Amino acid sequence: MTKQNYTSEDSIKIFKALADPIRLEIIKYLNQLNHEESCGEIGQAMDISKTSGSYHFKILQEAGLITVHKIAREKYVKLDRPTFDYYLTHFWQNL
Amino acid sequence: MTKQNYTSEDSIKIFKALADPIRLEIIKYLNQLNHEESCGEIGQAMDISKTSGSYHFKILQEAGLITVHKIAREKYVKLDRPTFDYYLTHFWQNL
DNA sequence: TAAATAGTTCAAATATTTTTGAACTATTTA
DNA sequence: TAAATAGTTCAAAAATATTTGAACTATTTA
Repeated sequence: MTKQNYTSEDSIKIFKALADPIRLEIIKYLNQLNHEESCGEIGQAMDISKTSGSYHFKILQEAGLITVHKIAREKYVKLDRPTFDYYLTHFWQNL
Repeated sequence: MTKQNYTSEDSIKIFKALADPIRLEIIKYLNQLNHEESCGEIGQAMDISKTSGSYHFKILQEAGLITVHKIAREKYVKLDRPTFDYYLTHFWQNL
């Protein structure tokens, strides 16, 4: 279930998460995908180090923009579409 | 006329502009206003220095989130609602 | 014309974000 | 069990963003 009633702090966390070229690339990449993909695969597609990937995925997750699903030693990641949908339709209410 | 076809760089500029507590306060303040107000008045309402105001208004304007209208020595500012409307309805296309 | 007001610009100081590489944990494969 | 793989954590370095105050321009008011 998607979170309702965001605070301004939540909003800022979301905007900060979106306000970086690597993270926006990740978002765009995940958007045109319709399955889960591992952090490693995505990191390779973005051509970033695994440390950098780890950092950026954490920020995206903490903003609620992706969901993460660990299987054994791999972490699979996909867009949290309900967050985007909710946020885009309740933008002014949530600021 | 509102800009169509944003690049990823434009998007990042917009997200960065929104990703700051003072600027988000300004946006919220302007949103519940329906007339133009001067930078000075807004700055006072936000309790920030005029230098800081000048800096933040510039970032908001360069992101296309506000429009500015100079009368004599004062600058009047209001939300650029078409930008918000367009962006919120074309979010995925514009990333 | 002098003083006051609205806002800008600049450079320095401060704060925050991002990158980097090495060392680490947990899991899988040989 | 040893080696390899996926990802995390940490602290230092580098890059960016924000704040500050002083000096500035342009306009208005006394």
